[in-house]
Amino acid sequence: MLDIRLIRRDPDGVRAMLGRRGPPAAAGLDKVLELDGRWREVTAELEKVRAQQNRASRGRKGAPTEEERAHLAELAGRRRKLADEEAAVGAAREAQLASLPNLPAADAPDHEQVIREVGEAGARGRDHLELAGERIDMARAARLSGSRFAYLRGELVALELALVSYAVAKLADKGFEPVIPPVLVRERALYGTGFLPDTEQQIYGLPADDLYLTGTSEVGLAALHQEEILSAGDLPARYAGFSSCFRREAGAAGKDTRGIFRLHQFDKVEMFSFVEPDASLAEHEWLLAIQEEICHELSIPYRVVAIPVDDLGASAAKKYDVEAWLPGQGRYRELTSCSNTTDYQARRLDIRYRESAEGRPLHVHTLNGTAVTNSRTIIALLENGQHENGSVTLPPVLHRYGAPEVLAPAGADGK
RNA sequence: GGAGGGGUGGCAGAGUGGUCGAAUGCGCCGGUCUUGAAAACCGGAGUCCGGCGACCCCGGACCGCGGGUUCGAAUCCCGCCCCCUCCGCCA
Repeated sequence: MLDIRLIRRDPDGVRAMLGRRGPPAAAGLDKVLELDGRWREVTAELEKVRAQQNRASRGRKGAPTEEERAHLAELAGRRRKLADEEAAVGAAREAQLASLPNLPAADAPDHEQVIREVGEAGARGRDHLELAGERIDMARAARLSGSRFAYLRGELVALELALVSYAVAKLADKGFEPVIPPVLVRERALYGTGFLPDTEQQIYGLPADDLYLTGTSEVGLAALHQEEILSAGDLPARYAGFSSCFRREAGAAGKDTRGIFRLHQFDKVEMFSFVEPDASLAEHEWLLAIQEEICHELSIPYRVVAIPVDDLGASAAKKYDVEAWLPGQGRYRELTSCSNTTDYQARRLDIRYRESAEGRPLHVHTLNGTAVTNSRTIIALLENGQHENGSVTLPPVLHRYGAPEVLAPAGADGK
């Protein structure tokens, strides 16, 4: 949600920034301005009538006389009419305002920008399915649930659990509180995080219960402080969420159909930060640095890409993707991403903080970033750790969390 | 799933349909007193919207949320949400 005060104060500036996302966004802004103007007129009139009513009834003890009653009834009628209009125009303004995406950061590029490449990329080899064999069981999962589902079996379960433990421990060390959030949520949280109405077709809904399955624990983490006023001492507040994630992948038919690159259900450890507005730029870089540290410790060659304005979701002002080199595909593919959503989600969820005892509460900034996933991180580990004979060496840092040191070649001992 | 009870300011807790934004207590902030503190006393304090982008000022709204009745609703009616107790079921 954009700040209506900012829009009133500097409509041209806001229009120019929104315009980077395309003409519809800029047009939406003008609708907001028009509705807001009408809303303010109606509101002023409504409040005048209410003030009259209050003056008339304040302090009164008994019932009014007949002529008083006639006058008061007339006032009440006018108020009702104005109140209805105020509600209608106000709702239209809110809906229009809520449909506007966040303002892109000045340094969010117009075109994809590779910021750096790290590690030895360029290797070719077997892809993760060839390496895993039935330890990734797509056929039986399809029989059970349809396409884009997978059974993870045997040693790969130990690998996932090790990855999760490793990531959660690392983040806890850095001050993130581990959290397992609900993944079945009400509409409110999806609206508040900007996934609704923006990405409605990607979200599984359970209409019988008015609940939705979340596509990322970001939803539950952001909503953790919904409608709260934090004190400055609470910030930064950082959480490491672990949950399953559910995505319909509508519109992705035929894309990434092999293996576990794009699934309807996967698990993820997610970083989420609530910070003071001044701190969000630095926090964004820091989250990215953690993602890179993880790639380094897992020996995954990667590059960092600044996402173009066109591809930012509704809520992000700026976004980086970390892309892993995948020898099975012979190219870089998205592994993790990390976004600065500035005050966009905080406004929609009404999350504020108090800077000092006397100041008014201000909206916080929120940021999110992937730590590890049981789909793409595992793909990157398998494909980059592979040997000529089809065995895979897993990074030492995972061993103490229960990951096998080496995965045997697919087909060995019946796998 | 069935049957009851309840949601009021940071907390506790009053509130015959008519100065109730709301008593009172605790906690909190400022002051007086004190060498300092405590006690006592005095004062203050919520959030949101509009009026000019202002912590002053003016108006309006907010007693779980949303509707309704009424000249007037914290108080009456309806729907929803949440919490508690008992029974059933269940990991």
